Amino acid sequence: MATPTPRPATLDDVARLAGVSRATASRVLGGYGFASSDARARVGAAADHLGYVPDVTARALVRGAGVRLVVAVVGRDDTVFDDPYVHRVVSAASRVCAPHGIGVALQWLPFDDPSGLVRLGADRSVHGVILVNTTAAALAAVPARLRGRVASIGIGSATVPSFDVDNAAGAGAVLRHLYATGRRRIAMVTGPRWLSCAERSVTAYRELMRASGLPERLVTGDFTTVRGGSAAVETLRRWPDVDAVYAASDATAFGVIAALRERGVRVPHDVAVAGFDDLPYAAISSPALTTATHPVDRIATAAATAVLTRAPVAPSTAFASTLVPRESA
Amino acid sequence: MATPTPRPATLDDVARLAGVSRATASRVLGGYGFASSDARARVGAAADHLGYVPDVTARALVRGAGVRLVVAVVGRDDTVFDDPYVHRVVSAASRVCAPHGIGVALQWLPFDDPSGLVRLGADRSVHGVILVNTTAAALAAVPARLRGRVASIGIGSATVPSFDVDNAAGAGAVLRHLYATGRRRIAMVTGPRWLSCAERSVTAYRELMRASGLPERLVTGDFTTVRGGSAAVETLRRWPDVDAVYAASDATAFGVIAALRERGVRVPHDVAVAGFDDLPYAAISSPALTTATHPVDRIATAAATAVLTRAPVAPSTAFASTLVPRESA
DNA sequence: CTGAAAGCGCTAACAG
DNA sequence: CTGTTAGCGCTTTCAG
Repeated sequence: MATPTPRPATLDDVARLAGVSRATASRVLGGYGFASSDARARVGAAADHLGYVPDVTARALVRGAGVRLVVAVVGRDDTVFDDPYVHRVVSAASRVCAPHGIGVALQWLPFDDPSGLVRLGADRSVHGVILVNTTAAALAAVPARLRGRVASIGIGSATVPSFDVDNAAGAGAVLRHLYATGRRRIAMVTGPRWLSCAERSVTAYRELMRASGLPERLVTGDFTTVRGGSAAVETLRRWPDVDAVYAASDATAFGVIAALRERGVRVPHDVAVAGFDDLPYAAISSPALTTATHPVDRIATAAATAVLTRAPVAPSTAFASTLVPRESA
Repeated sequence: MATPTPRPATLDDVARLAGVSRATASRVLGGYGFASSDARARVGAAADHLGYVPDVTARALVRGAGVRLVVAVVGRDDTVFDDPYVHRVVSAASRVCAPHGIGVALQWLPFDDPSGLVRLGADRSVHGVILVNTTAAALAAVPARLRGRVASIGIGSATVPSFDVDNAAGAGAVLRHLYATGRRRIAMVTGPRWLSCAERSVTAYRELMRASGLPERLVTGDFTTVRGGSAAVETLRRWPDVDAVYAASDATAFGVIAALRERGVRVPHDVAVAGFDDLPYAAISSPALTTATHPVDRIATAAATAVLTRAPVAPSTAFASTLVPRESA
């Protein structure tokens, strides 16, 4: 029980009450080094009694550790703040950070100017950084000071470990499903072409088309619903006989479906549509969207944990994506 | 330009380079107090040259200010972490906090145990708190230490200023639209009944029904899509002649529509469905959802700003909600 | 107008 | 195993 102290208890208060020195109290509370079980018990009791909460601020100051985990999202504009995918990353990161008393900051890293990273390196309040939708340029701009405190959700580099969904396998699973259900004129609406990790699904598409002797039908998208709509129109114009559209994101797929329907094209009867991400809405949309899972929460949790603990991690960790067949394809 | 220093510049470095004392440098950089324009210029130049970034951690320590803005969401379980509404709050808060070097932490406050708030009060790393979906019980549990550093998105109290959408007006607009388009057997799927701010739309519903001489048809929901589905089934069973359903949230409305359609009920032909929130998906769903706007970003921005600046604010600030008529009603 | 000095709360050598 | 001693980087009286 926290006694309603006028001022939160400090380590000094705890030490005094326990009858030990501040250093000893620090040791037992911090969990390192030696302490007699007697001291341990007394300090624990005192802390409990006082409702002691360590001051992360002071701890960070002396350790030079920083107190914010920055989620830096590379993008063309600040719409990254509205991206549900980014939200899930922030949410997962927040959950991991909370017990450490560390806050999360969402930051947009302009696509063509990764200098923001340098500033993050010079900011002592930054505990670590999670890069989202990284480009090779951004990776190259990671300052040395940040080494070992950065993780990437997407592509990685020699110094930045990567945590990512197995895009290629997920795309492959969806495309094979399309093929297995008889589709032979399959178009793909891609993600932004500057995004390396998005390219992997394009490569998967290309390889499957080539292996099956089918023609490539690529339209560049940007993961948004709006672009999905216009991309569908473009697809219809360029290849009127199209019988399936594979969208690189669920949001895109929703746009594709809406545009198709507006033009009297039936989904999936005339054209099958599949996405990628398995957003919550995919299950309840009409028709329910066939897609592949994207374990963002697990990925983000792993990335945040890596940054927070600074434990050595593999240069690249892949998370499986599995097909979720529903009505749209 | 930031010279690639091995270690970020400190205030000491700046002062030394500018040829003044640390205190003076602190004053000009902090913007308070007096300083000769000469000193001002020299310190500014030195800071620029060194790429100096003040250490929020140290500043917070000496000022006892805290470095995290906690978004505390009251709820039955930790699914609050997946709520898109909460995400928008976090996102907006993050945007406001970033320039101050303050991080955001998302925290679930168990519905029946608001003691987490007490802990927040004892935690020096907490700069302030934004309460989301507050209950009177949670409001009452706000510790004195937090006074002036808390804002509520939802209902407020004598010590906690409230920032909220004008629920009643929004609900009224939707319901009047339903009435104006000829609906007379209007059911409502509510939010959780323990949530005071959700009750306001119920009150609006009741009043409009009474004023129009229509019967009340209330089903308790919980804002989720899943519950929307089961609530629709329940509605159909209890009042087979229903011709409109007003859902207290868009998510609920999506569930209602899906369940209705599964049972062969046409929307809006047989039953009109309207929601509340204007989620991005509402515009592209099929049928596009009639709803009322909910300026969450503006609300959250205002709340975060109030907590951050600690400037005096009105005890209650209402944000207008407007009808967005689309296809579903 | 400016500098010297005293901490904020905590950790980390370093001697006991 | 434990206490003493220095700071981490910054703000803020208090005297010049």
